Amino acid sequence: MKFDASMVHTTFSCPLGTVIIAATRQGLAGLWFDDQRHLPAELAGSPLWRAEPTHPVLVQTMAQIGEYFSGRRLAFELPLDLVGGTAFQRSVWQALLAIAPGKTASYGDISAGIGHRAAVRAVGAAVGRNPISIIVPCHRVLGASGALTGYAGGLERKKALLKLEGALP
Amino acid sequence: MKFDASMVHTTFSCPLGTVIIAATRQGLAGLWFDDQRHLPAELAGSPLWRAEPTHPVLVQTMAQIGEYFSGRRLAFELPLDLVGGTAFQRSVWQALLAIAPGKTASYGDISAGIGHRAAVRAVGAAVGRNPISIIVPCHRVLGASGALTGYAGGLERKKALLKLEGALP
DNA sequence: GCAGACAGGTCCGAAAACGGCTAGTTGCGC
DNA sequence: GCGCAACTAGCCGTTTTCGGACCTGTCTGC
Repeated sequence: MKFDASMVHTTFSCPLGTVIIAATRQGLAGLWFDDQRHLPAELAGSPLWRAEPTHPVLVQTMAQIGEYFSGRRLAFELPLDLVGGTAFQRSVWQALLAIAPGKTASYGDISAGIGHRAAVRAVGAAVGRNPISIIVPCHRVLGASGALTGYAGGLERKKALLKLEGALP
Repeated sequence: MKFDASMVHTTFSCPLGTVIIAATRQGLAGLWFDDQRHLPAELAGSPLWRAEPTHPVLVQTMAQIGEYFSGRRLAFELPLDLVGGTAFQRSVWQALLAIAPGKTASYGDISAGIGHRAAVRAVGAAVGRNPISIIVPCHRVLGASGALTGYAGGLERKKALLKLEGALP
């Protein structure tokens, strides 16, 4: 995703670190940890600069993330605006939304689900570019063997999220 | 430029080698290193022959060049007489005068500046024919990538001039 | 006259490199 | 035989890199 002037963003803290969220008029467009890979360059340099979070989507997002980490919420109810990326990437992100909390899927499951059975590795790359962490649950994708394999925000965070959701002991 | 009988010239030394300067009644018309490319043929063969430098422009030039190399001067204050060359070349040379000491520009910047956006290569050729080295700062033009690319007086001199002006470490 | 040669830069297509993979094979130790 | 770890070779969309082609005004050499 490319952050641009038509978006509003703000920053807040969660138990796993500092989070940056961005929204368009249509809905939530991005959620990143401030130290993760593939953070849009436009956001990387602006340390803690925050717009006043008046945009209703930003407010709702912060509230629901709070509930999520306190264990009072599993599923999110937010308008999303999955912009940017290629058609392929968007189809992957869309597929991620179908993985229920507490469940997991393998990269192969995803590639089969979108009709590109052999594009397993490309799926891996696309999952890594997911612009809305946590809410588009890229952390619920594991290797075929059950290994954690990778996470743009670091494997520790992936493990923590899965434990929180009960997918890991 | 074509050196002719209406001009006066003389020769002197500077830290980068022997320099030949020429002036018309209107002002300074040329400054070359004695071993550079495109030195006017009329001057090439005359080893160290020097007119008595009584022409005030020649005297001022020698003085200011001295101050320049000793670090006491960045900008020159001299009457210039940019004769010779085509209209295109003169417009390029004029554009060079706008590059401040310590700054640099790319060949593309120049071509865009004179309204011939596509004539980048022609600009390169024109810059190379600059008749008044150092004072018309053709050494402040670099490739788009920052590479030195070329200099009629040799890349070593170009580098030395840029260091002197603080544009290079 | 005409055909190159230049103190560059832009554009576009092809090719290679790069991953948050995986199924298959091999080589161990029991 | 069996289980497990380590290695291999394909897999495929995206990103990066690289190499030509072309552009332009002037000069040089035929």
